[in-house]
Amino acid sequence: MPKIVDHDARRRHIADAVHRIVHDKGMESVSLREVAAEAGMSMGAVQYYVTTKEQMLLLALERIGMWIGERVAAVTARQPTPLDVLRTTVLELLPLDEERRFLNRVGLAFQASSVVNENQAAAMRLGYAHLLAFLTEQIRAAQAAGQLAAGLDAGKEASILYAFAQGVVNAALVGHYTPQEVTALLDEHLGRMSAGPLPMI
Amino acid sequence: MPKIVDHDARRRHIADAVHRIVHDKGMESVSLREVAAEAGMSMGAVQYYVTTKEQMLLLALERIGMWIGERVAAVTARQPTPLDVLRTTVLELLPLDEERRFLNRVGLAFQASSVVNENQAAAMRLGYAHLLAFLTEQIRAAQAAGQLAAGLDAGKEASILYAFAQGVVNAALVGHYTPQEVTALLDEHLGRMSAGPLPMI
DNA sequence: GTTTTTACCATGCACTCGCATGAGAAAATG
DNA sequence: CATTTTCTCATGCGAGTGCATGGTAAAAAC
Repeated sequence: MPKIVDHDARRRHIADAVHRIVHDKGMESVSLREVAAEAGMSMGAVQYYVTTKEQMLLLALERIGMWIGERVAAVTARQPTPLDVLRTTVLELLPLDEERRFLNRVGLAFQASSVVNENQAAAMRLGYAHLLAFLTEQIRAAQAAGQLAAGLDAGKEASILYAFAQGVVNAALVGHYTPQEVTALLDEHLGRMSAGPLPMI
Repeated sequence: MPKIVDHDARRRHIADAVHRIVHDKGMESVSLREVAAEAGMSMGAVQYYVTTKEQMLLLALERIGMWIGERVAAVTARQPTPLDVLRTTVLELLPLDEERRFLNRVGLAFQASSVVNENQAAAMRLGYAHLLAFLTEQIRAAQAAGQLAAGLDAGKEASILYAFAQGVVNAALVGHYTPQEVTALLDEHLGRMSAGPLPMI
């Protein structure tokens, strides 16, 4: 048979183009033509790998979720204690450098889009559940290690922590928090959960 | 001169139509024709009161800000203590009933839109600053009344509290927190700030 | 009455949209 | 070689987009 093409690679290429457009000009600027141009391919080629615009957006959303998951997994692997893992994980979710800022801009756009698109909402809930489960797990580990008060409801703490992180992201993206301010806010919040003083990293 | 028309009322009418469309079908479904149909007027009439789509969206955003401001002002007026005002204000910002859910859906859409639209971002920052100043003020009052620890940095606490609230809103809109869960999370967070146990309302 | 100012509407224009179609290029198989 | 399968492209279609224009109703001013 003919030309062997890595379909998955093509899809990734398309999804990345979608991400860049969403980041630069917003969700409403995403069109098949614009994506094709950004991806450096013809519109027909895009249509070959993606049957509909809706599916294309869903693909882009799912890949954002994977991207975040990979980042979190990679960084947390090399932290000494559960509380360090927890703090670093949340920091990983905040717009503290260009790449995370990029991820968060695109993420916020999809968050808003998910409100009126049930398929996208389902994908978001999935990533949300994973992240929340991971945070809960780390809080439990920190409790077991004596780094967090044993009396805390780990699930509830995870919800609050993640809500706080998301809120900071929103504010940072539209307002103008500096990375330092964002980090300071997080540590203030974590310090309130923590049994003792926060370890410096 | 001729037909006396309340321009401001017309603008409000148009803005409300924009809100309903954003709420029901999302930001990307907003078009002059759609808005005109939703507002029950001709496209020409809409154009008469709003010179451009961009301006129309900005108008709609500003009116959302006013709406929230009015709600907050109205409710907080009849609270006994500063801490009650604080709690009630934050509750006012959460999607706990149909109207607040409506406000938050539209608000989140504009938040995302503001990321790639500097005029909208400026309007959002304005509302953000007002709300944050108000929260800070209430925290200070609560400290003066002995309801919150005097050592807290009121401004920082307000930032954290508002970030938390925004994050809960995001999660509630796309996920499925019930109003009870949302309220429980808030009280958990407030309880951590508070010197003593939370008063029941 | 006529004039003047305000409010409104229908329509046109150039453009973009998502999607469908059919033709053709490219490469492995027979 | 020819055939078959995979991939790519250009183009067309109907619909929708923001915005501009010219005309028209209507009411106050004269």
